[in-house]
Amino acid sequence: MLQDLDCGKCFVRSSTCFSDLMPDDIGELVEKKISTVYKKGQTIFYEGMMPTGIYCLHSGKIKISKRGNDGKEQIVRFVLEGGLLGIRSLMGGRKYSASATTLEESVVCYIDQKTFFKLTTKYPHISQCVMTLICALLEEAEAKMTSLAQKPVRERLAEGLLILDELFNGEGGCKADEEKHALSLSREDLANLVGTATETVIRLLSDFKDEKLIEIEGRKVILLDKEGLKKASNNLP
Amino acid sequence: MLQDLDCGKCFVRSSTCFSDLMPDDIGELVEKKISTVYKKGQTIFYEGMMPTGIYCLHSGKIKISKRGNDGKEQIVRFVLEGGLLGIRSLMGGRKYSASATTLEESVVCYIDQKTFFKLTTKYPHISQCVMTLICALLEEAEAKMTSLAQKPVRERLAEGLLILDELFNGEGGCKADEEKHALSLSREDLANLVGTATETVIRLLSDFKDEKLIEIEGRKVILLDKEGLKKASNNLP
DNA sequence: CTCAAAACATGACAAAAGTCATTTCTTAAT
DNA sequence: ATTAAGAAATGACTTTTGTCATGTTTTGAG
Repeated sequence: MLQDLDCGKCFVRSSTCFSDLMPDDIGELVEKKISTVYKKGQTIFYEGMMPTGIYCLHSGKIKISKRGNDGKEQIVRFVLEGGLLGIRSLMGGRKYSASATTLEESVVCYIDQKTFFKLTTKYPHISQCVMTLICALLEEAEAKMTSLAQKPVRERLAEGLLILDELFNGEGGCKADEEKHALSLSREDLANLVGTATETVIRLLSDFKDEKLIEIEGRKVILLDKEGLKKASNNLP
Repeated sequence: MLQDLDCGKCFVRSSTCFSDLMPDDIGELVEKKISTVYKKGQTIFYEGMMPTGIYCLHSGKIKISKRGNDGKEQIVRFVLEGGLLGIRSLMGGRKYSASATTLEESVVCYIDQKTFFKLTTKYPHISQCVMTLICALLEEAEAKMTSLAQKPVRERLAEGLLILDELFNGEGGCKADEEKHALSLSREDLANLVGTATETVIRLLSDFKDEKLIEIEGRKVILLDKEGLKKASNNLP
């Protein structure tokens, strides 16, 4: 648990739904929020639990995943720095329908629901912002449904690689150039994202390598030819 | 276009987000809303258009569908009596990402965004209600993603039949007993819902018939053994 | 009632993807 | 640096699903 995170100076906060709060409310947030460091692979909440507040990702990367009826994991989406966790369940008044697990060491701030709802009542723009977020998630989910239903695995994998790259190396989380463009999800996670077997991912990745679309360095994947991948993903423009 | 629908007496309204309005506001709604009858198969809005308001389904059934990159249709969800259409796009301030098409003759009331937002501003419970609706849609979408990614077609089809039955014959739209339990989606729509080829649906339906899980009467499908279908769908409890 | 269009059905085959077994490579802990 | 555990890679094989071709039934327009 961290004591010293000051929301007033938190530059992550300023890019979230919690921008534009009055000093007093920031003060309350500092006092009420509970910040925790999670190591890689730790789970913040589990599918089936009842939410008691929301989590705001201060740093790190998180995967949101469900278990299918046979216990197989399905990655539903990722959350990056500044993202909210568990907001859908809290706003819908329902149990978590997915779990949240860190992909690397992450700092997460917990805000209890009372504090959160006090803020949404006082600042309508927070509700508005959350609504926009959730609408975007729904749009993405429907697009992903369509991909899963219609595209062959090869296309979905190409698409997945591009999305991951955009997400992890795009605007937001720019790292040093060496680390850039190297995806460090395991083949298994990749399979659980794209909806296929691990072996199939491995085979397709080596196809992509043969076609000079990617490079494989140990267990990292480096995108060489994004245009080519886009073609392989069958996403036209 | 219909002139004579009185929202004050509309018992569909009372089961939607628009319950508990003051008489004046209902008056404005009556005046502003535009009610239209759509015949079976007509499209209310198309993917890619910008929303200018929302639609409320007074009667009938509607499918919401997207087109994948190869132009193939994917049914994303259904809307029944009392449901709202286009709310996700309007609230998210984005183009429609799917089209809405009637499955049978339907009466739809259009409410322009100005009128709608006036109401949401005045009645916070409407925003709250819409938020809950969208959260539920997201939860369902994520569950469907998982199904599509992990289940074989047979299981998805069994699941789809049960969901359709619940939706069309459950609580909401109870018809006369003869019509009950007869689904009247085309095999093609069924395929586009479940994410497979039409021929595969046809083959699996005749398997289900052989196993006495369903009965096929012309192009209608009648569920005989819902427990058996549940088993076939691999949804345990 | 007739007939053509659309929907449904079936077979044969090909392609895609999954499974299982085994080997090789990485990584992290000692 | 060593080594054991976990990932990744590969091959052989089976199952699932899609595609194409063709025939049959249903339905609604005239």
